[in-house]
Amino acid sequence: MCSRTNRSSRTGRPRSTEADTAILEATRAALVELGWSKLTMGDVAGRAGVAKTTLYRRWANKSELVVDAVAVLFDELELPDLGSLQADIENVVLQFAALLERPETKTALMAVVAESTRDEPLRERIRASIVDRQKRLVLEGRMRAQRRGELPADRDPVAVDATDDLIFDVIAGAVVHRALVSAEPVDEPWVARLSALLVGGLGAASAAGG
Amino acid sequence: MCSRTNRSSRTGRPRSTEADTAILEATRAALVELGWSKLTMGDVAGRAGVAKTTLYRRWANKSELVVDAVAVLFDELELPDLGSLQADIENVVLQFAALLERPETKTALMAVVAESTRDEPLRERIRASIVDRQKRLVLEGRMRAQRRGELPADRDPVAVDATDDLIFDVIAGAVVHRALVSAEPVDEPWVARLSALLVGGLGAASAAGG
DNA sequence: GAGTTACGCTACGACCTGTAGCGAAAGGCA
DNA sequence: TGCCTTTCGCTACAGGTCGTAGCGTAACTC
Repeated sequence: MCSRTNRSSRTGRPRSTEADTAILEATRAALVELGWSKLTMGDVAGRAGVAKTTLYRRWANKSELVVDAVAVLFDELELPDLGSLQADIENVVLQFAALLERPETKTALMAVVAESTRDEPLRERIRASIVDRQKRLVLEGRMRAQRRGELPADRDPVAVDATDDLIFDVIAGAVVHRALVSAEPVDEPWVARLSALLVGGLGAASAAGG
Repeated sequence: MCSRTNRSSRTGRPRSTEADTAILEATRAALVELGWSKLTMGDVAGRAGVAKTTLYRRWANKSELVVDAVAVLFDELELPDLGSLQADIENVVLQFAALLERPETKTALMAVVAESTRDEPLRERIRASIVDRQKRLVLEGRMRAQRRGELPADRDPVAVDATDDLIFDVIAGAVVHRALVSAEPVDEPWVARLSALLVGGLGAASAAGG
């Protein structure tokens, strides 16, 4: 009854960590060259120098593999304190935009999200390894702005959570939509406008007592 | 040299319009039952009661077919004058959210956009038949708000275009992200928050002379 | 009627999926 | 050292999809 999802099953030959990294690296390379739809498990196995069966021992299908391959790229996102809420927003938005410009993420992100609408485990995997990682930045940025006095201190914790969620969907959604649907550049002028809109909107809301 | 993209080639047997509608209807039904990734051309042909070759005479691949099948649903979007910018926004956002809740669009939209990152003709098809159709609503809503005096009259036309683009990406992006990535309901409370944020942000920007 | 195009049908090669079975390799444990 | 367990690479495979070609027939124009 030893579940193979246990970390490091205590007996038997251990999984090759070199194979793990080789496969994920090969997946990113295949995404760049072929894109999501033409990427195949056999191709990735060949690039990684492992057998196809080795892939299927680790990932149930292409979507889960690609999520893991792309997730690590989101570790690069950072939120240095630039002194003002607007500057912090502009900085992280530009980082996020640079990430979306990379061919690996460009072709993969929307595809796995599309897949996740009919695949609950996949949705959970995306949430845990990509979405939550971004959401923490919103939390951090909001608290920092409160410390600076740019935003009022918490009163109703439920409302605060809702605002965090809203800001997250607005920022991430707008950037993704601009980059992938409108297919126009997420450059400084646009980011400045977006940040101004957000800061202004948050200020107006708190001034109105929301 | 008669291009088959000409509308109604003057000679020969004409394309069956019944086949057209049957195929698009079958495509939507297949999207509901199977979702994007399990939808196949052969299955759609079977549902529509036509030969597979008939599909390939009209659409080069699955993506183009699905775009056409889903595009008509976006004709339902309307922008009745509800008296205020915020009310207009809330109304159209709720309509858009209802559209995204439908299983056909939910599974198809992100998938074709993902595909379009490596397929320029497909991107153009999406833009022409889906994106521009939504964008017109932003234009209409902004002009209406100007007529009401809620927003200042145009000064710099370039800045106005940029603001329209921004608003469009923010609204559409936020709703899509909320519905498909965060996978949480786009309900009245959330929409009210979003609209308030936007109206407040636009007001602050124009008050600041932007 | 002659010419042209769309239609349904069948068949097909190429490709991808996901699994099964094999012997060998690499660990833990007594 | 020997036994047990699991992973490894490899091969093979059934099942399914793609997109096209070829055929005879149907429908419409001039």
